[in-house]
Amino acid sequence: MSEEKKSLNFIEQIIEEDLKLNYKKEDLKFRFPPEPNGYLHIGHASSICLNFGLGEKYNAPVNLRFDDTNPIKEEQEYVDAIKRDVEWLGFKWAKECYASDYFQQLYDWAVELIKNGYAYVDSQPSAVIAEQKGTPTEPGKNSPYRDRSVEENLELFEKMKNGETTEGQHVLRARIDMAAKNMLMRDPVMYRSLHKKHHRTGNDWMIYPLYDWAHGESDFIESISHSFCTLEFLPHRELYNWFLEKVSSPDDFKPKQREFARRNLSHTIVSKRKLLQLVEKGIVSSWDDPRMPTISGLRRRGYTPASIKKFAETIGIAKRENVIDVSLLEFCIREDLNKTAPRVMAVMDPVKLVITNYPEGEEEWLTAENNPEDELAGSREVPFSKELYIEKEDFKEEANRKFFRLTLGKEVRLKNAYIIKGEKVIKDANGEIAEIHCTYDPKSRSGSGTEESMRKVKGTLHWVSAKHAIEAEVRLYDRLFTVESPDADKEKDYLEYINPESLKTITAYLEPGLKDSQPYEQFQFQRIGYFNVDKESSSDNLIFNRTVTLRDSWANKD
RNA sequence: UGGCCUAUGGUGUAACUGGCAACACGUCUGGUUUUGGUCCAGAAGAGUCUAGGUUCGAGCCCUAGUAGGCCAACCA
Repeated sequence: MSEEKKSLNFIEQIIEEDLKLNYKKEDLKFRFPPEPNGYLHIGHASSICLNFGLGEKYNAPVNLRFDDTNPIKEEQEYVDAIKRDVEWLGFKWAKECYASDYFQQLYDWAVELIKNGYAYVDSQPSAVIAEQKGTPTEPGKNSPYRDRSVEENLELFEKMKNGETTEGQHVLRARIDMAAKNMLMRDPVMYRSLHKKHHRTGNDWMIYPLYDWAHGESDFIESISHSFCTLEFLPHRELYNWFLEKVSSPDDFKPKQREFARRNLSHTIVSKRKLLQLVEKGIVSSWDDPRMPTISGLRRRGYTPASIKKFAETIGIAKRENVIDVSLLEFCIREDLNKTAPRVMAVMDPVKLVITNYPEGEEEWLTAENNPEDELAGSREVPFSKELYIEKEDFKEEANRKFFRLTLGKEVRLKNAYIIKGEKVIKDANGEIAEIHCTYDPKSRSGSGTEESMRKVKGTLHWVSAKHAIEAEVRLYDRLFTVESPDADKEKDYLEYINPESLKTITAYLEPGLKDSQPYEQFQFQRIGYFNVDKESSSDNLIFNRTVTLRDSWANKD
């Protein structure tokens, strides 16, 4: 059976159409063009998967290009982090490129534009230029410097480049049409003076190109066939094409820009500025705090590359506004981890359980399956003894018949161990439960094959042996925001919606085999959720992060 | 107020380009189960923003509205 043909998204349709009309397969080439001014987030992940995914689908090269034209905000730290994230996702770029590598070419082209009357140096303050720009409904006014001679323009531009003029004194502008309907065509600024050191070109340049003048030209230099960006750049397309036309010959192969809607995830934000604020205000600990929607945050939280790719593929790509529910992301990671994460037992909120008829001082090691979804995962031994810890919430003195857990007089199964029956409760002076006493059926040991062991009981509890358990710090992460779209309301600050319970740190008791688990190792704490070992964990100070809880069809029911 | 983009179950995408709206998540039932997980079976939930038009036939085409988004950084 051949698999059902998947429908193409509109981007793939554009490519298929081009291939049919006038593109050869070898012409196809894409790029992912981040600005190194922050960390990549889940929205970028979607774009990465789109571009690199197309590369894989069409066997076409994909460049990683840093759009580093603004030395005020960009840093090497971000370049390194971005490369790490893309690699971690499992993609390989054809070439590592930088817009700054093209500064000379861009400059040469700019000089040409000046010579052809397509660009001029304006010497007005930015406020005046903005004023003359007009509004969407009114045309702009020409700058008094618009008709400077080519010689004067060339001379001033040269001075700008050498830093012989002051910042803000002059800009280079394209000479298009101050009455254009598209505001971007009203003589846009191509270069500004910035006497600032660049993280790659140092002090070589005292002028820096702006986005519109750098991006399409970079695409052209790299012979990118399709340049995909988000919808807010749609009006830039006209300018993108205008610049391209000026620097190329009519029969040159030119890139085409096409736009898609950025992906929004519910219960979070993906604005770099706001993400930076969360870090700076100390609301989260760092860019890779497990609550952050950054790729590095997701990684630390326990998300896998496969889960993120699956997510990106599932949400698809289109042109309308969207808010994707985080539950879909959570589904993707559960689906992946269910198949791969070893099962272990850990008690988050312990209460002591004493098996009164179990021999004092005795212990035995019981066999436990590592992963019922994966036969090759094998098994391990866990220690059992007279005194155990179970979850407080797994016991109720009195319960209705929908409560499948431990209660007095009823039987439950201890996972991988014996069937027990609740006998009595010991309370402390405050009336809190100090110990639960129960009896066990010695013939009911899991896997022993006895008739008693085959008995059906309605509930199964996880546990750890009190004497053998090891302690670990467990960080219970939850959604960072309490509402679906924290930054949708313009009247309210998104910080008001921070979830005060996005992180709860507890001490949990784990089976001893977890002692030497290593950073980023992933487990399913049975009946609880998926957890991974934090990067700062060590065997003296174990730290686990909750990636996501197990799906719980009982919790929300009362 | 001008231009451009968008509009399909609660959410995200589809609908072989005009042929009786599908998939996934979520929700709800039931079954299996030594995880209230997984798995299996099933259900509810939109008649496609509105009004016209073209057509034998419209979610797809046309017109006009409506709603949301984008555009007036020397940011990207």
